[in-house]
Amino acid sequence: MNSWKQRNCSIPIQIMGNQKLYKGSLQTILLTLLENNEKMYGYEITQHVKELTKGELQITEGALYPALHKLESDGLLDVEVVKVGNRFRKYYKLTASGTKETANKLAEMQEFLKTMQHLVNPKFSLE
Amino acid sequence: MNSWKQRNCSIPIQIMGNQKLYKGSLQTILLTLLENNEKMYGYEITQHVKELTKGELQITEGALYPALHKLESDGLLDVEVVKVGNRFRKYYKLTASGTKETANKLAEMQEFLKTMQHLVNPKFSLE
DNA sequence: ATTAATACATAAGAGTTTTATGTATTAAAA
DNA sequence: TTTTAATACATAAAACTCTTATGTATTAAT
Repeated sequence: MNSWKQRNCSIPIQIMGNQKLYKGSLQTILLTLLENNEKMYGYEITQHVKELTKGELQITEGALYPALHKLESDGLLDVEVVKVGNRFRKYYKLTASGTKETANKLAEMQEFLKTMQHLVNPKFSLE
Repeated sequence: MNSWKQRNCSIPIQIMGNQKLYKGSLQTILLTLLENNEKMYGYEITQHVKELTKGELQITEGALYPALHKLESDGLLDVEVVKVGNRFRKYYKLTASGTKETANKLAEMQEFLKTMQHLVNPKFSLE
C-alpha cells in the first residue's frame, strides 16, 4: 500500500498555452544551462528554468530525466552522484564533446530564432 | 503498374540539422502566412516558406496537408477549390475565428521567442 | 520520351513530450 | 505530531507532431 495519499495535486492557476513550441528544444536548453553553470542536478534544472522563464516553461520530470540519460549515453554529459543527507543528487556536467555539441546546438537555435522572427514578424524582413 | 519510375529523387546537398526545432510551430507559421497573404494553396506555401527562409525550413507534404485539414476542420480556415487547366488547387484563407486565433498564436510565438533568447543568450537577460 | 516540377493525399513509423505512476527523504504547516 | 508540500530520483503508457514512403495525376522542361 501507499503511505502517501495524493501527489502532484498542485493545480496551476494559469495554464501555459505555448508549451508545445518548446518541443525539440529541450536538449539545447539543457546543454546551454550546463554551459553557463558548470554542474547541475535534475531538480535544480527544473527550478532554475522556472525562474529564468518566470514560470513560462515548466520542464516536466518525464521529459527531463530521459533527456539527461540520453545526453549522458551520447557522451555529452558526465554524471556524478552526491549524497546530501540521506538523499542523493545526480550532478551533470558537459564533457569535451558536450561542449562542442553545445556550440552547434546554440548556433542552430540562433538561426532558428532569427528565421522564426522573420516569418512571424515580416516587418523585420528588411535584411 | 506505375507509369513513373522514381520520385522524390532530389538529394538535398546540405541537410538541415535543426528541422526539429520547428516542431510545434507549423500551425502558427501557416496562420501567419495566411494573415499576410489573404489566400494561398498548399504547394504555394511550401515554396513561399522555402524562399522566405532561404531553404532553411522545408515544409513537407506529409506535415502540411494534414495540418491544413485540421485547421480547416477546426474552423480556422476556409477552403476554395480552383481549377487551373486540368489541375486543381485548394486555396485556403483565414476565417474570422482564424484571424482571432492567429493573433493568439502570434503572441504566444513572440513570447516563446523572447523566452528562448533569454535562455540561450543570457547576456541579454538584463531585462 | 523522359524527367522534373506542380499539386493533391494518406499511412506507417520515428521521435519527443505529457501524463500518470512509483519510491523515498526532509521541511513546513496544521 | 501528523499531514502536506517540497525535494529528488525514475519509468511506462499515451498523445502528439513530424518524417518518410507511397500513391495519383497534370504540365513544363530536357
